[in-house]
Amino acid sequence: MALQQASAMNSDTALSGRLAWMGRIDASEPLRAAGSVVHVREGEEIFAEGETTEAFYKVVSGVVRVCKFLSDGRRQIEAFHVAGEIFGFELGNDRLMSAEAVSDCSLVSYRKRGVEMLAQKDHAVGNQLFHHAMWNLARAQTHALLLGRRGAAEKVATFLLDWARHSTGKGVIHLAMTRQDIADYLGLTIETVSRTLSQFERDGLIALANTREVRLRNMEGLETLAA
Amino acid sequence: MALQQASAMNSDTALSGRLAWMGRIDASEPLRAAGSVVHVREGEEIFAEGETTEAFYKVVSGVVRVCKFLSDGRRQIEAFHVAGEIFGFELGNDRLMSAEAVSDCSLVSYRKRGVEMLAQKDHAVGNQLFHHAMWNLARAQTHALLLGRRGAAEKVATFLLDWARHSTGKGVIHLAMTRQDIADYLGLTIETVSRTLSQFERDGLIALANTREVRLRNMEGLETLAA
DNA sequence: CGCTTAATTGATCAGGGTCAATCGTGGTGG
DNA sequence: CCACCACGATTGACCCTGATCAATTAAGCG
Repeated sequence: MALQQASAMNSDTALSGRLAWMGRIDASEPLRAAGSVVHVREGEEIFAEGETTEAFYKVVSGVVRVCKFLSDGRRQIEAFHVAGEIFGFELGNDRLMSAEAVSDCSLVSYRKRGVEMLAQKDHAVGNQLFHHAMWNLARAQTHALLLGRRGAAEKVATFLLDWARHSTGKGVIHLAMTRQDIADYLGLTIETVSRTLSQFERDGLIALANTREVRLRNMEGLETLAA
Repeated sequence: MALQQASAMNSDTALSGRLAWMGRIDASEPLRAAGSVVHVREGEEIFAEGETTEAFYKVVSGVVRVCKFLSDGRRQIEAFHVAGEIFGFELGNDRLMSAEAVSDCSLVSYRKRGVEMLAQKDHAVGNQLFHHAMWNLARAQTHALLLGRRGAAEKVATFLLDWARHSTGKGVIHLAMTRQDIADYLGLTIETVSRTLSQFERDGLIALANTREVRLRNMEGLETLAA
């Protein structure tokens, strides 16, 4: 059953909680006892590499980046997390990654130990965590493909199309993150990201209102680039 | 309990099976009914992207590569799997990756549906799968860091050190895979891999007996490069 | 209204890709 | 048994993408 349920579940059950999503805690929510709401401001650290893993989180609103650093300061952003997603769950005691708020965020924090105990009684909790792990695994694998084998234009086009899915409406993307964040996510420099976006604009693929607002003018063209 | 066990487990419990490792199936093994031994020869396909996910596998002996292809034929190897590791488990119905035998392999194949049912009764099975997912997630994230932010020398040095851990003895690495495999794993070309290895040899970091046999001459030096 | 930080743009450089030739090795068949 | 062949690996010459260095512009914010 564990796996059956996991296969069948969409992303809005059990631990996920439509309720947590809305920022409330309800008595019928299996994790009501374990979760507490936290607010973090833009740029604030949520946890850091090397710390002890005491909690994990679910995004209620805002965007979170999870990343690793190299000794020389280079940074790789592993993923951006948006409303409804779980991040920061690790098996080991020590964190392998750090997390920061890209924008002001509301999170639900779950004490890892508490949830471990809860999971004994409610398998839906374990299932949700399993589902989360498999989902993030698939995402990390796709990300690796992007990083390893694609050129700058392909990377940026893919990023825009991915992010468009998270955005509210028809062809207007609100980027929560800076160019530096995008660069560190795509394994590029800030200059290359900027140049590529400018080129896309010249080519009529997109229009840049603000730095943070991208209008899709030719989605097909982008999809061709993203290949 | 689900999570507690998962945290505490090492990689040689439950579904893993010291027994399966040794190529036998024992009556006390929870998965004895679900698993069957398969042999695949070097270069043979185990499953392909797009197929229906009916089984997953555990490596008994040999090396397996799991990879994705781009439309133009470029390939990204997501991971090499060695004895004791599980691969090919996916939530969705359709496979996102393909798998091939790098060398002659013995595998244990588990019917996905069978294990799903078994997992209802034996939580150790679900725990092991969960552990596997989290382990592979951490690995994929490390891999993404390698691909996104490191130069050729750093990549190759990291690869050699990683692979040295899988190798039997003190400083002699047997590479199961071709240069092309290494290149596709590291997001490089075959030529760059070759040049980098030659350079390492000139620098006294390694010695290349065969194409497939690498002697570590200066592990510290490599570790410095891998940074 | 300056001050600070992010983004864009330009000029140059280098790491790694591409194309091409050669070498080495193992397998096959005469 | 050895010559030949096929394929992988190595090496070289050159090129191109994206990094680096540097200057300018734009945008928040006190």
